Amino acid sequence: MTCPDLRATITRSSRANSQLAISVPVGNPLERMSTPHALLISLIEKPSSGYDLARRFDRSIGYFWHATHQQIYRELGRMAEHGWIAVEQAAAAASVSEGEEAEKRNRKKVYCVLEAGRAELARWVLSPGQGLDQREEILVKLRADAAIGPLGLNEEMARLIALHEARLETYRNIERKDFSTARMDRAQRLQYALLQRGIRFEEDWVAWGRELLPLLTMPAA
Amino acid sequence: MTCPDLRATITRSSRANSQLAISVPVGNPLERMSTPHALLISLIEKPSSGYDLARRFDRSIGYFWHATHQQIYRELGRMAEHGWIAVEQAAAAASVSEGEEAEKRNRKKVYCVLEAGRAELARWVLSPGQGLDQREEILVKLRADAAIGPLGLNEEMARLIALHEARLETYRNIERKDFSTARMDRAQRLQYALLQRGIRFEEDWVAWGRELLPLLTMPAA
DNA sequence: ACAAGCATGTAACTGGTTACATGATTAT
DNA sequence: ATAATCATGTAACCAGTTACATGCTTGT
Repeated sequence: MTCPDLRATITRSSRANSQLAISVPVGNPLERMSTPHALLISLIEKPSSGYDLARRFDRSIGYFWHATHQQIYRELGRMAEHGWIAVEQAAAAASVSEGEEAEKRNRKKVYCVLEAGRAELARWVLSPGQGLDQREEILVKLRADAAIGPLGLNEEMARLIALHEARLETYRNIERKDFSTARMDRAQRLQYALLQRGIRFEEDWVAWGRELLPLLTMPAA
Repeated sequence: MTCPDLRATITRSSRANSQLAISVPVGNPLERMSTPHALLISLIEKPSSGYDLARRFDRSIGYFWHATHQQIYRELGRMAEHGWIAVEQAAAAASVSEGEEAEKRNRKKVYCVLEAGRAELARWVLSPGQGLDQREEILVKLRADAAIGPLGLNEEMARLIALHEARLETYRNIERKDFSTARMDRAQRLQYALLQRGIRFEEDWVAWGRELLPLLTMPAA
């Protein structure tokens, strides 16, 4: 256990409980909101401050589940309320243990996942999720282009292709750096599978976009 | 033009304007909210009531941009306020033109896109959108499984594979029914491209899921 | 007469986004 | 000194979801 010890961790869960008592009524709610759980994972991998978490998040889970720093701070607060995580005010310098000048809140807070948090994560993982949602704006735009004549979507499409190409490059770099080794344990193989999902998706997207592009150029005036 | 004529269409846009006057400040806002535009497309294809629209939506644009009926009613109201669409109270029977009993609001309202609506749609189509967002819950769950040991995700994964297979079947049926013809105009070719995007995505998803499945079964107790 | 489905909505809440604010630390 | 960036938040708003409500029409 790398966590700090946990005196005074079970704080106010009163509000959360009273909410639950009201809002559970109908059967099988099919829960949404994965954001806190995504954060739990990141925090299990490495206990961090909100700021730190936000930065790491962008370059790992953030690739398939984005969250802004405000969302992160809000969720950290809630999770602490639920007793899923514990906070530790990290002293900037390890000294000055009982001086009065330490009174000024030295700001950095390090969050760490508690047993209850792990349990919640494990519970959520096995709960049935939605699948097939997949909101893609460009698809709506293409449909609009089909409905009200050629509007010149080629530029926007080219822009998106470039974005997806860049993303693909990022993924391939991660692959080269982290997954070239022959022997991998289960966790590594799973993470590699996630990466491969991303790679294949982007490859496919780019190929599809390139095929489509000629259809989108406006007839010369 | 299949639309009814449009006396009294430019109604209250005052609230919308005053909001805009406040909320535009910083440069290049990168707009979200495609839902109203998706609805515009559906309404251009066929003027309908809210209820009708909700049903059609589920089986066309809804495949890549979902919206509930409450969302639809709300957006219809807003779009009418903006003068993008016109409402026509459809009389159930075409008779009883000036009887007093027609006073009870015969409920069905048919919405129809106005010029301003088409213009807005065209404007939106060319505005730069986000691209790469792609929130998939199962990917977060897999990452959690990598972090806190084998939790038995195989069942959930199998469920999702089945969902994606069903969706793929749906797409293939549409392909067989609507896109078997040799000669296609531009609109048809575009819509076919959208469908192909869906097909390829689902094919790839299912193949990936099947590959992954063995990694997810828990070691026998 | 009653049920199923048509048709339109209101209210309350949750989650995500944007803008704004503030103070501390580190590098030039 | 001053700028960058670390670090944490508040406030307001917008979009999406869920639950509830109501009245009409059509079929059995």
